[in-house]
Order: sequence, then C-alpha cells, then structure tokens
Amino acid sequence: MIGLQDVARAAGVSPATASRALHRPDLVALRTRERVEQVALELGYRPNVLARGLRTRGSRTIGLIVTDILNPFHATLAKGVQDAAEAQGYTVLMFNSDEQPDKERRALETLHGHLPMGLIVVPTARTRENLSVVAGLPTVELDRASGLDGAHTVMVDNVSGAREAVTHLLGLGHRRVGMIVGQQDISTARERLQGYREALEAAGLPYEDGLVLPGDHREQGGRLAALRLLSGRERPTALFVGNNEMTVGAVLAARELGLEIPGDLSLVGFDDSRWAQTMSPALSVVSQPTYELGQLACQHLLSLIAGQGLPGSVRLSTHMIYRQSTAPVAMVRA
Amino acid sequence: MIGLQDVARAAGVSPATASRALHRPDLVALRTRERVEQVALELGYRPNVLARGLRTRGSRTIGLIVTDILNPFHATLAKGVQDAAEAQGYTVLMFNSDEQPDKERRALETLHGHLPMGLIVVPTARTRENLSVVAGLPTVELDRASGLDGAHTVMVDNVSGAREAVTHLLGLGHRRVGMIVGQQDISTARERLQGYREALEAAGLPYEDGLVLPGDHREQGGRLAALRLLSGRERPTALFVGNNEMTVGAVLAARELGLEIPGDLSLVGFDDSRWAQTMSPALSVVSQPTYELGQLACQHLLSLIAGQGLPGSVRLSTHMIYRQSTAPVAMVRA
DNA sequence: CGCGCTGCTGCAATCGTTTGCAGCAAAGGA
DNA sequence: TCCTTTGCTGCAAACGATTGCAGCAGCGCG
Repeated sequence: MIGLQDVARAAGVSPATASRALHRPDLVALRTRERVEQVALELGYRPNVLARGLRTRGSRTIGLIVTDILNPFHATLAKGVQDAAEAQGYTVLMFNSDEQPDKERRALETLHGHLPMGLIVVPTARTRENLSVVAGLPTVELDRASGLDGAHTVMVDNVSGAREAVTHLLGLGHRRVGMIVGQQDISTARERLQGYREALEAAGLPYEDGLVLPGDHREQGGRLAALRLLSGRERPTALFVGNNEMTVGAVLAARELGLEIPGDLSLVGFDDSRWAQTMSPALSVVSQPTYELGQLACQHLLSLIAGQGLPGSVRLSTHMIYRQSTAPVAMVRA
Repeated sequence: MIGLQDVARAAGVSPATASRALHRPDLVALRTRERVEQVALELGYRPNVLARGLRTRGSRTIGLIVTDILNPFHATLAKGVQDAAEAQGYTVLMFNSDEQPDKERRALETLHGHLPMGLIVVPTARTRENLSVVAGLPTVELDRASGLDGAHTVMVDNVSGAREAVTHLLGLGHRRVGMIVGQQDISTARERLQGYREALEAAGLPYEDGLVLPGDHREQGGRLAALRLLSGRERPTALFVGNNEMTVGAVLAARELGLEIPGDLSLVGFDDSRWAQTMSPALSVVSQPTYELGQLACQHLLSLIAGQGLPGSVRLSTHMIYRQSTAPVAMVRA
C-alpha cells in the first residue's frame, strides 16, 4: 500500500503539505501543488479511507438497507441510490433485512461501526425502534414510512395509484373487486388499501371485508390469498394486488383454478416488471418511477449531510399502464 | 459514539485490557472479562471498524463487483455472497461495473482505499488488466474467468449445459438450430458456443456461421440478433440463446414476426428466471444453481483469506428444465 | 532599516484500536 | 527465605490521514 507519506517523501514535502495539496489547493503554492499531484498520480496513490474516516469522522460512505434485493423493485431502487452516490464520490454499504426486524437491527449495528455519514432505509415493521441504534444519523426512508415523526421520506403516491387502478376496474363495470393487501404494519400496504376504499366510495359501493385478503408480500402469500378469494361462492370478477411478488402468486392461483385472464378475471398489479410485460396476457399495472425514487432518496440524503435543510418528504406519482389483463365485466358472464 | 475508552473506564481497566477481554478471552482473568463484557453490553459498545481496520490492516470487509445488479441472476449471486459473508461476520462492499471496464476499474480503486480483505468479481473483458489495482488481494472470479492464470474461479459447467440444450433440440428433429451468443471476450459466451458446436458435431451436423449471431448480453442485442436470424430466407426452426436478458429479446422478436412458440420456433434459454416461468408458453431453460454459486464463491474466498490452500477452481453443474417452449420439428412445417 | 503582513510550510497532536513489551503480584519450588 | 515461573495488566507505540498552531521567509510600507 502506497501512502501519503510516500508521496510526500517523493515530492520532497511534509505529509501535511501533501495532504493539503490534494484537497485544499488554495492553501499551497502552485508549484508545490503540481509536483505533489504529479507524484501522487505516478505512484498511483489512493487515500486510505479508513485512516481518513477515523480522523475526520466522515467516511464518504452511506448505508442502504433494502428488504429484499432479489425483488427487482428493490434492486432498481438500489441501483438508483448507488449511481447517485457514486456520482458524488460516495460509497454505499448495502444490507438486506429480508423484511425481518432483527436482521435489520443487526445490519444497523454493523453499519454503525463503519461510521457512515448517512442512511437510506426501506423500513420494516420495527424500524422506528431499530433506528435508535444509529441515533443522530441523517436518515432518509425510502418507499415506505416508518412512522417516526420528522423523518425524511421519499415515496410514491400510493393512495392515488391504487385509487386509479381500482377506478379503472370499476369503470369497466366490475362490481365485485377484490384486493390482496400487504401487512398493515407497512405504510405502503395501508395507503394502497386506502386508495382502494376511496375508489369504492367514490363509486358509491360498500366496502366488503370478505373481498380484501391479506398476503405476506411474497409470492406464496399472494397465491394462497388469491386461491381463497377466488374459490369462494361469489368470487370477485376483478382483482387488485398490492405488490409485485404477490401478483405473481395471484396469476399462478388463477391458472390453477382454470380462470382465464381477462375473460374470467380482470387483474391489475402494483409495480411494473419484466415478467408483467412478457407474460400473456401482458399485465396492466400501476407503475412506479423506481429508479428515480432511489436516485432522489440519495440526493436528498446527500444534501441533508451537507447541512441543507430540505423539505421533509417527497412524493412521486405513479402512472397506470394499460395492457391486456383487464376487460369489461359484461364479457365475463356471457 | 461510545468507544473502547468509555468501556474501559466504566469497567475500571485500561483500554488494552478491555480490548483483550473482548476478543482474546484467554489472555484475561475471568472476573475482569465478565465485567468488561457486561459493561460493553450495557453501554451498547460497537467497535469502530475504521480504527480497527487501520490498526490491523484487515477490515473484515470484502468487495463484490457484479456486472449488472438489475439482472436477477446477478442479484441472486449477490445475495448468496452476502448471506455467506454475513454468516462469518464479514461486510460486503458491492459495486456495479455495468459491463464497462473503466467503471470496473474505478470500483476497484474505490474498493482499494477501503482495505478489503478479499474480492469477488464477475469479470468484464478487461478484468485481467484491471486487477493490477488490487494486486496481491485474495480474489475469486465468479461466473466467468478473466483468463488470469492461477486465478480462483467459481463457475458453472457452461459447455455441458449448452451441449445438453442443443442436443435436446436436435433430438426433437431440428436440423437448423440457431444460436444467439454473447461477446466472445467473455468466457461464458465462449464456452456456451463451444457446447453448441459439440452438440452439432456429435449429431454429425456441420457448423454454419450464418446460424450464429452475436448479441451484447442485453435485451436489445438479443432482440436485434433474433430479428435478423429469424427473418432470413431459411430461418432456423429452433433457437438457443446464450443468456437470460437476450432471451427476453428473442421472445419479443418472435412475437413481432408473428412466430408461434413452439409451433413455429422452439426456444431454449440459458438461466432460469421468474419471467421464464410465467410467460406462456413457459420457457425451457438451462438452469443454474445461482445462489449456491454466490455462496460458494464467498466461502472459497473466506478460506483463501484464512490462508487455507484450496483447489483453484470449482465448477457446478447446470440442469435442463423442460417446459413448453420446445416441440418436435415435424410439427413445424405441418 | 525595522515592522507587520501575507503566503506557504512543517511540527505534532489526534481519531479508536490493537499489541509488543515490561511490570507486578501471587504461587510454587528449592 | 529467595528465586523462578505463571498469569494478568498497563504503558505506549503504532496504523495513515487531517489540521490547529507556529515558524519562516519575502514583501511592502513608513
């Protein structure tokens, strides 16, 4: 490892001057500075982030905790965050909570030891408590809100996204519209349910408990919920599913039951994806500006770190993509 | 931040003893050790990784560079690596090269400053040169080989995987079997092409240049190559595609040209995925033990770090999954 | 010529841990 | 009783960078 010492010696200056030459250019004579820069380049000097971080208590590192990197939605968030961070010379330490609060806590503890300058987290059900591990650290919550007040959040307008999807289904004449909803301790799940209710209400339809079944955010949960919902006596003619993984499960369930989409069942999912586009019929979805969400969260965090007061929360809007998985209800019974 | 100093003071010992109490238990009296541990727990002491890393030149951190985190294959590799690393108390610093050699180089430079103890890399075309940035660092190459000799690699048996796929197509009576192949400066692409040739040869068929078109590993490249290949006068009746993203492109191209799968065209892809399962007809693929690949690479690296000499390279085998995208050739012209 | 100022540089302390070395007390052996 | 060994602990020096402070030229001005 070639250190600042070596550069200094080779340039015939003290380490102090070498250090200043490299990142406080105004404090050092032009000639000296050029010599140091030259030597540093030749020797391939790379500052030791550990030493620097130790001294300055700032490592140009930020933490990122997502709940499931295997979910393309989260992978895309992560890419957005990483690209934005790299553009500003920050390194990101990424962790997976797998939706488990204690994995999240362990990640926070590990992260804490790395003295990061900030944190971006997709909250789990216990994030509010867990965040005490890194108390005082600039933090941005991504995609969901932990409920901590004063928190900075970057999210999507889930209520109106869901409302739009359900309104679309109602507009096609469907009267029995089911929903598979995520766990209610997650803010997105609550908000999407809220959008569902608002759409019903606007159409003057009553909210029926039996039409709304909870899933666990994963494929299996979606499949089981859909099986139950669709094999009842009076099954819904349309279904709105509250997240991407559960939507896969719902599609699988429909196939198992021999239901044609959209002939026997209209389906809308939340969040677009590769498979939603390639399956047939292609799936209508509420799509999210996922990559931008990640980017924005990172930019938000970085300006927070820089000490600039920013608005506490950002909402991006979704937009419906109409494909072939929905059809007028009239055709169903025909 | 609560440091070792604080723990030491609260326990009435020197920092030196506190340090030893926590991770060299044999060197300190039982009573002292218990007291220190107790206090450390109460105060919520977390060692400062930066300081420790600085002192010991070992940060319990490893680097991971994948070429595209948005590709579920790589996301799965990453998860495998992370889980294995976490199980042994290591933190992983992840980077994206986006298949670009200079992004890879920058990642390596950044990584180098963090004094990692090892590196897992999915090589690009220039990895052999780039690795000089971290010369001397224990390194495992994942999924592909950079060509560096003496390198440790964890890969899949691409040749036999491809051979099996093509043999399957030939067994269905296809005589004009096309292939969309990756860039030849990537080892997996070369090996899969090799498997294709071996299968043809075993069947006594000649290798035709015109049936093999290169793609760029991404959806667009696959689509363009497939369009060209499938709109020729004597189009192939079966197609083997050398990676997952390009396979999406091939499916899209077939749809654009109005070709039915498997009626007009039999299709086999390399690497399984969510959309391959849900599209219809479901896609036959050569599937890889992706997660295990990542895990293994990490375990391999960790034992390398621990100084245990291990065999230089590991090959896991693939297996074919037969779904509905292939059919006997007889039916095509019928 | 002397004084103060400006512009540049170096000294040395510091960040939080780890670790070689030495000190010291208790225990054991002669 | 005295010496050696053993077992535990603390002192202080690292690791590599940053930075407050002070020193030292050279310059302009009176």
